[in-house]
Amino acid sequence: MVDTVAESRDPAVEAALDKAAEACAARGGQMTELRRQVLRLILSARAPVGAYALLDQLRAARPGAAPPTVYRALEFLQEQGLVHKVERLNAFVGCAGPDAHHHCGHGHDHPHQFLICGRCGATTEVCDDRVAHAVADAARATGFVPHRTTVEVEGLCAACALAA
Amino acid sequence: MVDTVAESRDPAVEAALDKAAEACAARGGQMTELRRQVLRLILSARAPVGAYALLDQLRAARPGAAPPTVYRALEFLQEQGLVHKVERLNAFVGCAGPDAHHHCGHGHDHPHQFLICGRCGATTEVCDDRVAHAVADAARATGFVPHRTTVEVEGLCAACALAA
DNA sequence: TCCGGGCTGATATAGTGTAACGCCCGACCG
DNA sequence: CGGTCGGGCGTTACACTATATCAGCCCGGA
Ligand SMILES: [Zn+2]
Ligand SMILES: [Zn+2]
Ligand SMILES: [Zn+2]
Ligand SMILES: [Zn+2]
Repeated sequence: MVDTVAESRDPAVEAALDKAAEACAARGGQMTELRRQVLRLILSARAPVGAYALLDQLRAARPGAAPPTVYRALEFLQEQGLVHKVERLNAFVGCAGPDAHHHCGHGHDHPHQFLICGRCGATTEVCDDRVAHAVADAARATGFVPHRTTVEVEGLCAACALAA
Repeated sequence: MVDTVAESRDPAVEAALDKAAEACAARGGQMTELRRQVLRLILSARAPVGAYALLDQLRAARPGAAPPTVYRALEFLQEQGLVHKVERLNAFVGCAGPDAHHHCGHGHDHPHQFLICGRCGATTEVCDDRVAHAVADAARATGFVPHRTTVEVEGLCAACALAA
């Protein structure tokens, strides 16, 4: 048995990584090993992950890793639309879009909203066009030219709402 | 001449402070001198202010001021709905609501959105019910129970959009 | 008087994010 | 082949944001 270290790599995650590599190569982006590792950590997590939590995990594979290591990878992944930052949590999640709502007609810089459960920490990405339009319209009504929009709702997820 | 230090207090700000003191007294809140000073600094600023910028200014009046000093005041002011935090900037602004959109029918815990100019830094608070409803509806459609909502749009303000 | 709670002072520490420099390596070109 | 140019990364150092904790003070109520 050669593989002494139980990496336990989720095949679904690996597939998503390959797909992501393709997608960003098509845009001139370069999915390096480091970026792949960081994205793997994010996709493997069940909840938004802080940059320093990623750093800790990353050091298992890269002992010399430092804050800029992970922040640079995160910056790239965000530009590629593979990862979003949850501002209220100072944490990062993989984009649920590529499989879930690319069919909405949005590209890799798609509008999105987060539903953050304050009890269990579950964070769900949704892509509601009514919300996106309402926000853009409200902004433009004042002469403002919107570029990027953050919408984050804190509350109770369906499961926790029932339990409460 | 007794007043050797030129405080240059904006009378409009002072009026707002008095009004704020009333409003939060009516809710059982206590507008102390410290909290009043912090709120004055925020209301006197033209753009969102970071906690440590507030701290620096506050030290002019309170040499012993430390981070908890300003964070505790900010927590109180946020609870009272007098101040909002702009998540994308990690900074704080006075609520534009008490004069501007209390007539919308919202209380001191009103929904609001920020329009943040990436060029000049101007940050405008708006209160659009269509946005608030769209977000709440999108959340509830998934069984989520919304509690607090953050909506922040980064882009170009009307003036900067013309200049560009 | 004694107690309790709210507010503040003060110190220490935790958590988040960037600046700046330099090296490596592969692409491109004369 | 030598040169150079840019992207990606390692490394160090630092800046900025936020919280935990304990102690003192004041004031109102039992
Ligand atoms: Zn997404
Ligand atoms: Zn939950
Ligand atoms: Zn407001
Ligand atoms: Zn502007």
